[in-house]
Amino acid sequence: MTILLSQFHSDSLDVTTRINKGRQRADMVKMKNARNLQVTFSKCHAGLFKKASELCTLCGAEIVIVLFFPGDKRFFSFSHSSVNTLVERFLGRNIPPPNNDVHNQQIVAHREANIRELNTKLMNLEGVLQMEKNRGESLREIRKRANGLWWESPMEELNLFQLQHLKRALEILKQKVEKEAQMVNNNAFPFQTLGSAWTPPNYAN
Amino acid sequence: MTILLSQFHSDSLDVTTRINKGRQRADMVKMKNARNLQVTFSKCHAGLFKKASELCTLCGAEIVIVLFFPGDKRFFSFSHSSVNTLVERFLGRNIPPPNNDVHNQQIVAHREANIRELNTKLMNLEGVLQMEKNRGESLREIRKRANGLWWESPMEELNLFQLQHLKRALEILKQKVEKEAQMVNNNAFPFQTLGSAWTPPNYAN
DNA sequence: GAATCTATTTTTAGGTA
DNA sequence: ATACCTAAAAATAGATT
Repeated sequence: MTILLSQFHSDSLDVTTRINKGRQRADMVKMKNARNLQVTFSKCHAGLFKKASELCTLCGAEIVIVLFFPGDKRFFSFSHSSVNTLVERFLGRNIPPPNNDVHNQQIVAHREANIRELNTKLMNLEGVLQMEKNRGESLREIRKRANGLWWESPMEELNLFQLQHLKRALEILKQKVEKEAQMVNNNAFPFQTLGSAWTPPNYAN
Repeated sequence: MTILLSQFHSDSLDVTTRINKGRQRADMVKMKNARNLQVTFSKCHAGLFKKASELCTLCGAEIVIVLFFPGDKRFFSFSHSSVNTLVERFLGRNIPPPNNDVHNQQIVAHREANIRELNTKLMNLEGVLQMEKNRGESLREIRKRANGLWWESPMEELNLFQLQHLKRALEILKQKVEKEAQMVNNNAFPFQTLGSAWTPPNYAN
């Protein structure tokens, strides 16, 4: 059964929200039980981060997500641009302060074919990386330190743990990306995906 | 066609990442074109926030998302706990500083049937609110003010704009929630959903 | 731009091992 | 708790309006 939604501002938007019941059986009132709540959280959490990852690579968006699950008091974080920053730093680049606006300004005039294709490939790679991160990302220590004011702790800090788990994967990623990136060497690279840790040396903007 | 992914740490996780091709036609190399990028972003952005919303209400998670789309330089934000805070403040409650840990501690010992059902209903309401927010959420001004250091600006600030667009919807939501909430009046309310702006007066913890 | 439609893919709840 | 399975539901790319 699908739960429909009353729409209460009919002037513009037809909002219908459904809840995914997946493979639904007999009694539909049952819903998730206590045991499944954990599982549900894990699944949804992975799904959310994956969606975020897609949004990053497909559209070049930059996303920061901080997620707290009261069930077992765990923190998770997802951050595209900070990871990006860390990656570049990890690769020994001298990155400008992240607030300068050089990034992605050309997205409006992006070239379609090969760059998009490359981006798709990079997205796959990032998918792996994201999973890698998700697995070892429990941020209890962060929480202890930040002590409640976790959302005010700088994102760099939040991602230090990610870096650990990224490092091994990056060894492989770097090579792959460098190879792929040759394809768009002549064009400035329009997306700051995770994969774009490698950037053409002299084509800044 | 589905793009499969090379898995490069076979020790534990079977990672397969796919890209949703939706209704796919003839040439599959085409991918999204420039015109569709905007559309894609809008759709994915809505999807992401919806997923986040689900995670909030189904599992009681607290989520903060900040999203920047370089294409048109717009910011979006999703924040469960801050919105919550704002809602409670909006309803005239004296809320404790958000870092105290009273929230959701009982989720481990949550009661199943009616509370879950209520939560489902509240989630639908929140779906509307989320849409409501998404529509008017362009945060250009925030960005101007925060001037690059946007992720260090407090979340309260990021959600001031949300509040504007929430306000009208809240008039209706409040009534609905108050009515629904009678059902669980005897139990402490385990989730801090957006709907839980109304809370039983004396059953704190 | 934004909404609707639809074929297809992706996600997922619950079961199971 | 983690991985797989599967039916059902949700998301979505592209086209259309």
